[in-house]
Amino acid sequence: MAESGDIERCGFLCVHEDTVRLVRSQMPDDEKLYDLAELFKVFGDSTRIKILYALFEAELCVCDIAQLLGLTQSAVSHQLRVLKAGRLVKPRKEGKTVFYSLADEHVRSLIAQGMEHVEE
Amino acid sequence: MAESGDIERCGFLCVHEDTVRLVRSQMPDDEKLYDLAELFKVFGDSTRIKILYALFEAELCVCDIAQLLGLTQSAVSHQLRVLKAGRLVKPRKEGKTVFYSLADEHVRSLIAQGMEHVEE
DNA sequence: ATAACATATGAACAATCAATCATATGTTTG
DNA sequence: CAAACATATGATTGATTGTTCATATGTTAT
Repeated sequence: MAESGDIERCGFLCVHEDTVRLVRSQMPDDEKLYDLAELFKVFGDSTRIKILYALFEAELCVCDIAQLLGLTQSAVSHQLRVLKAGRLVKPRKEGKTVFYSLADEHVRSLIAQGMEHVEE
Repeated sequence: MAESGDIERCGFLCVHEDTVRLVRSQMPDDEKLYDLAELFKVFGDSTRIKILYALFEAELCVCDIAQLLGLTQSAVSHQLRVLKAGRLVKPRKEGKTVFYSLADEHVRSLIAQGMEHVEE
């Protein structure tokens, strides 16, 4: 079985060509889709979601977040770096401490909308 | 160095206690936050985002998606499984073929909102 | 300048995950 | 029933990633 013969298996015989062509013409650039996936990837981690949710209520420094969530200062700092790179949080330096807050309203509404889906 | 002595390092001396207490009282359950992160994790992959975006325009069968995106039938099927588990797509069986479509409007608006953030 | 503190960064390791290959399930047609 | 087809699933593997530990950078106070 599965031997001799020019068996060209599953060459997509069932494809609905018109629909595929239509959809293909409407798809955004690959680059944009990649960026979009990267954005959601940043939200896709419990620790980062917790950090973002914490910043819903107030501006917090790294130590605050670490204590609040029971994490290492290092772990928090690493994740804040990811969040900052994704433009989801922004830092405000005051002496030796750095306060973080949500970057804009997109973040808040994206999370809120996600929560709706989860809660239903 | 870093030896002898009861050096209790970085015990969060800088914590802003009141703020931390306030924020803690407003945080959702851990379980909810975990689910939320899981939801975003599903969006956080190029292939899955592409599948979802394709379904923006039309209901598609597995083969359609595979050809459209240049992927294996198997790869698509595996990802559809993940999307289905996250209740982001729903199947409709018609003979041997299975058509997939977006599960609800939440999905559409979440992606649209994410795209806004990416495009700015 | 030195000490103490707050944050950031680099390397390493364990865990997670998406694609592949092989194969199984289920449906239609001859 | 057997063959062809559409989809689903299980195991494996290479790559990605979050945490930890150690250390570096930068700031304030003595």
